[in-house]
Amino acid sequence: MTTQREIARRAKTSLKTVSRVINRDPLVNAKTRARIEAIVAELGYEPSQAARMMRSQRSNIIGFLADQVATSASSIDLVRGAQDAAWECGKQMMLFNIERGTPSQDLADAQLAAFRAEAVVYAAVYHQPVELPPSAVPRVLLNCFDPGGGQHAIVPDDYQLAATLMDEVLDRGYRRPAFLNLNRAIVASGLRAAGITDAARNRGLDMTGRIHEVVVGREHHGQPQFIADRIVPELMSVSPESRPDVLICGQDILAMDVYFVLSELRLKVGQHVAVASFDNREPIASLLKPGLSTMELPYYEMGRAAMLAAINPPPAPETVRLPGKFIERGSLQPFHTLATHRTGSNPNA
Amino acid sequence: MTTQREIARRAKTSLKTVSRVINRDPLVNAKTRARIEAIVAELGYEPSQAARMMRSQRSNIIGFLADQVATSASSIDLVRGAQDAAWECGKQMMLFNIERGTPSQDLADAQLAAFRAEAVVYAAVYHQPVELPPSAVPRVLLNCFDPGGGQHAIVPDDYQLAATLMDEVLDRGYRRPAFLNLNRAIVASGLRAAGITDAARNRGLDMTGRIHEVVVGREHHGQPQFIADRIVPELMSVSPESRPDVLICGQDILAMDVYFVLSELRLKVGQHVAVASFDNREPIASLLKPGLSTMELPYYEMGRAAMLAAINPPPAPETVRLPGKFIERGSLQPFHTLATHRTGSNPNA
DNA sequence: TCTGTTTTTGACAACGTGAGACAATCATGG
DNA sequence: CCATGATTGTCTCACGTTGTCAAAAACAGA
Repeated sequence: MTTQREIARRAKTSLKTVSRVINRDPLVNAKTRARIEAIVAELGYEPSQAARMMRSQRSNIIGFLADQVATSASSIDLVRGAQDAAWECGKQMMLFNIERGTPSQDLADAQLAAFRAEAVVYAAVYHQPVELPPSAVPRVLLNCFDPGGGQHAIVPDDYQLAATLMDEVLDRGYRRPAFLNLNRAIVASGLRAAGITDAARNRGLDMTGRIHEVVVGREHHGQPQFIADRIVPELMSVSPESRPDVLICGQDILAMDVYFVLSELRLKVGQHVAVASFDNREPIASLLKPGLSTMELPYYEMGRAAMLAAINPPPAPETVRLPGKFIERGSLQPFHTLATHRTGSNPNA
Repeated sequence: MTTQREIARRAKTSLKTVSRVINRDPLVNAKTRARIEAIVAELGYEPSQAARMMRSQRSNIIGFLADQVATSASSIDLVRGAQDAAWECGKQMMLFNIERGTPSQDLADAQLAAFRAEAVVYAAVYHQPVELPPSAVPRVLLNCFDPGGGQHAIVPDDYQLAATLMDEVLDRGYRRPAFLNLNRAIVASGLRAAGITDAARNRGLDMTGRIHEVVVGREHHGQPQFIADRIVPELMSVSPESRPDVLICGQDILAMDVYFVLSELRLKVGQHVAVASFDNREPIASLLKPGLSTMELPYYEMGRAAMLAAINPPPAPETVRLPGKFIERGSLQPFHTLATHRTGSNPNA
């Protein structure tokens, strides 16, 4: 492998001058610099990171511990955002897929220690509390938080997401929303229920009795369990004038399930009832017919924010909540376009 | 940061003896070893990779260039497989998300050179030919191949995948399959058509006129374009006795689209027509109702194989085709369970 | 106790880079 | 020719680890 010594030999100059050129020391004659740079380019020389790490005592490496994240498609954007941010800061991100509590975590920690990582981002697969053993290096929690609040954390602002979505729903004239919520054990569940309830109350609508827990569990390594096939038919079995005019789903894959249930009931999304959701999980959201109007979770921005916080640790740990944005598609048109509204007909009759 | 020197100082021994203990050199007195190991554990010492890389002139690092892979959920398993294999071999994998032709590729190459990566895995987002500039280190192509054949490559065996799926279809008694193929520009398209055609011919079935190109393009950064809403109604508009009894889709998201089109036609998957597909893309495949029977692409195994080949380069470059496996769900039941077969009724009538 | 052998330990150098101290060389202007 | 400043070179050390080789210690046999 090429070294500065080799470059110096070829350029018939000294090691020190080569070092000056590499490190952009201005005290070098333009012609000499050009000659050396030409040789550097010709040989494709890159200074050895190992040697630099040794010399400078800085690794420029940030670890990214992805706790089961890689098994979940939605959170790739966490990785992408972090990767891009690290890149922009001239840092190197080292990714590890781990499972909390298994040896993989210890192995990853050992590797990161061996590389003298300067900080670590710990990412969870969904917004949840985690308790981790203390860390020797600065740590940022991503999509999770320390119940004690002692760790800097980046999470989605589930309250804002829900409130924003509710505003969009109400703006379009809907007045009988049903919220098909996640399992109540999930952090997002309570936050979203609050956001939806508050946003509704601000507009004079009471959500009491309109929130239903439809995701009943999270199988290990599997899909969540939905009971939309039990709840939705019940909700929709009353007259078109009093049944829900919009179903707000806790996640896109639940919305997909709801589409199928509605199809069984011969109810068309966008014609007989509107649907809105959370996640903007592609390709599902845009492939559903009609396309699913949904709140996009700010995964990419969260990944960025976590990496930036890892690189420049904040003075005091804090929980940063990032807002999501509404993605409009066909499933949530203005209320007056619903067939049930236009005609008053009951397609079940 | 703790060093061996520090350990030696505390253990009142020499640097070299500490080094021997760290490297499990048997030529160390048991008592000395125990004393040193106690201090190592107490201080949580990990040998510096940077120094080891310097000393040994080996980085133990394998680069993984993911060309737009991170934007596609399906290929996370490529990354997971590679990561796990690297791990098992005591290697460190360095992941880069790049886009071919953009500066990101050069930056990633520079970084890998700086870290003196021993080999590189180059992964594409779908099975395709790629031509890359020559590389200074061994390179393995993953989910892509060099048209000149000069590079070791790991790809899915699309011919086998299709032939296996066709066998499963025929085993269940179907005799009027329609294959809704990918865009013909995609490599997999031709391979699968051949696999399906050959497997059918082996069982006395001629596929002429039964293969339709339904995926018409691949938008940049977007979803493919389907024309299932044009083709499927046409195919299904003839009598139940002569129309297709099974629709084999080129990918799961197309299958999802087909489900919706069939629903529009008031045809139920599994009752009026069977569906089979390629990808086993979760959560779609298991959330569709009924669940989608589909050929799983061996992404995890491909990632593993690529990493292993990068770590132990084969004597001569070769294109390795890995088989997929059939995942059975409700969309492809035995033919005799179809309602059209049992009753002969035409639900369109 | 002495000699010879084996076991255990230690001194030193080197990997590639970067920095400081300082000397040597060169070009330019007066 | 000298003064000045710009440029380049020499030399040294340090980062943490490990291979080479030699020294020291422990042990066995006489």
